[in-house]
Amino acid sequence: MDGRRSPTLEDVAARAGVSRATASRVVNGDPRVRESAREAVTAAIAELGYRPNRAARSLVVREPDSVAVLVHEPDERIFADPFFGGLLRGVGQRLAPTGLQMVLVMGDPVRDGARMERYLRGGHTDGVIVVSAHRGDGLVAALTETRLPTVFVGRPLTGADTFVYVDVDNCEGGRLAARRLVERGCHRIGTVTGPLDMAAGIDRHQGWSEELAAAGLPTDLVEVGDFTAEGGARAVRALLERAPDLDGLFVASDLMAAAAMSELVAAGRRVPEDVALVGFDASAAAGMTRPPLTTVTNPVSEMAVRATELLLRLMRREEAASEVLPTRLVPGGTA
Amino acid sequence: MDGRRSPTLEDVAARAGVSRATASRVVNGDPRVRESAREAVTAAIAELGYRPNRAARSLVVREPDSVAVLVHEPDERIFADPFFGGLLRGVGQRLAPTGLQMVLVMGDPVRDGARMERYLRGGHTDGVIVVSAHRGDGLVAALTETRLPTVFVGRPLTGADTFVYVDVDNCEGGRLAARRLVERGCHRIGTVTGPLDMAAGIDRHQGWSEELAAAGLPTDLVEVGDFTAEGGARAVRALLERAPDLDGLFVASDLMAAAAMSELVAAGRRVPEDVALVGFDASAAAGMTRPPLTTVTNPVSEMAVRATELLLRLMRREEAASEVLPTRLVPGGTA
DNA sequence: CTGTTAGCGCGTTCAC
DNA sequence: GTGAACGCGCTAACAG
Repeated sequence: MDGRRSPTLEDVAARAGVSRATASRVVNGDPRVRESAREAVTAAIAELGYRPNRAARSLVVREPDSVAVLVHEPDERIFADPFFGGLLRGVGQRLAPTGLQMVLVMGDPVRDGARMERYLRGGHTDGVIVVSAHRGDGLVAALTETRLPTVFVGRPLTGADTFVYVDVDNCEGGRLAARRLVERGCHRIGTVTGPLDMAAGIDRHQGWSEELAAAGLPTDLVEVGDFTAEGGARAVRALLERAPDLDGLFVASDLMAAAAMSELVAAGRRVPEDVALVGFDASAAAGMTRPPLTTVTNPVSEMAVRATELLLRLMRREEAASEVLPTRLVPGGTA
Repeated sequence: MDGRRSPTLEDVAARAGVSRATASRVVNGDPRVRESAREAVTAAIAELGYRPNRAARSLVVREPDSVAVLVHEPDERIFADPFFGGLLRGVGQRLAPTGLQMVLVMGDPVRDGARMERYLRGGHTDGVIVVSAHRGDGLVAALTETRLPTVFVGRPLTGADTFVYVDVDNCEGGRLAARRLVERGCHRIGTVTGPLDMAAGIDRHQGWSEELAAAGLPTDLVEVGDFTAEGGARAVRALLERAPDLDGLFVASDLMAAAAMSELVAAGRRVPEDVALVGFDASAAAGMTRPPLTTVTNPVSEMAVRATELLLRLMRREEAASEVLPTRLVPGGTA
């Protein structure tokens, strides 16, 4: 015991005058140990400042101990969106009672792809939850090779049939938004989409498109956004330029929708009198505008909980099927 | 090698017809190994799907491998705030080149305190970054006992002299906000504070208070908020009831300030004509209101980067001193 | 109840 | 260049 080295169970046992096995029992709460011995060991632990070595332990007990949450972060501003907060909350909540650790692996797939892949292949983790994967993401292929239990939050564009995922019914959400605008009597309806290399972007647009087509309305007023406020504002400006008579607008996220609303007002349009507006996410941002946004629910935390549940099943080698959660319209003051 | 069990280095060696030592050298990129042997081992690794066992490895090499980010989550809605996103981004960014893992430990200190403490004492981690600790937090004491390298983001109320921390100059921020309102000619100035069991809440209020006192104005118009939109709205209602002649308001976070603005408008006040408003954080929420909020910067990601830097120093047993980052006023349309 | 013993998977001398 | 042997800290049988 040379002072530098952090104390081991052996040191504790020696100090308490018992064997290493007994000390181990005390540490692990095994009841079959005499009270006096327990006290001696407890005291020794305190005096020595002993901390069990997790590596040594897991080497022998061989239990899964961590789940990686893989977040692709192509845009610095993505964190302005409360999406990730809700997601992490959901995962953390479901993981808490299991004792599994949540390891956050973030990075730009291009810049940090190598590091992230190395991590995944390194066997540091027992399961993976992938968030907001984009099309053509090399990491997805790497993930397949590792054969690690994996669940996606948000339908992956490549391999939706081979991977398990949890998603909200984005298509239906787009339809609900469009229907609201149609029923309100709008006939020049535009949309600001999310990125079109993500299912959330594609599906919300598709639902909107289907519903308008069904109502016999044109579906050409489309601008691509990127789920950031700046992107939303830019898209709205483009839309107004293309169609000054715009009277209805579906924006694929509340963050963009709030920015869009500011932009509309700045352009002299009243919301909802001149332009009716529907967002997506039912996030805090929806309540912060005046009037509050009409929006579509996106149960992020719930998705995260479900995804984690499915992952735990996969880790136990049980069956797990993808899930699509329902969504609904939340009436606000903008449509 | 019974198929169930995941393959070990031993298996790889056997399959490649070499000793375990040689296999190990290949895995770790040791140059002194014949090309033919290297190829055989590489092939065996691929065929067997071998993944090194991290526990066994770290048992031998004894290098730090993870940093815990401890987030107290007393309120479910706390994640609506982009604060945590920015924070995690900063930590992740600084940690990326080091290869250290970021382990997210979240929970309500009351409900999950035992689990969180067990985790910290469990020696699973090599350093800790504590976020938004509240006063009387039992975890802080537990942390002291573990003697784990620890850095706080946000000055801890207990033990600011014993712990290393990084914070923004909240006091100065409060002063800047108050000064803006005073210079604008407001004379009935109120504030909605953050929680008063956190330094951010206390210090921003104190700065506001000092500046008003210096200007000879009363400092009694104070309502305590909780950094949530609902809390902000509630506080403003209370303030308006107490002082219908309110003409200036400092709200200690943009999220609350945006809600406050809605509430002011709903109460028939024009912002800034009737009531001038200053927020805090310079977050995305500030740009979403109309007009955009005048606010005070809160360099969250930068704080996180600095905190991680200091933690890395502590982990190398180097000196590290607390840092307080400057802040400044961002003019908007509300004050 | 307690101590003894045998590995867990891997990196690392130290011989060859 | 390569292999045999040791030990990292701990838990789990098995004796006592």
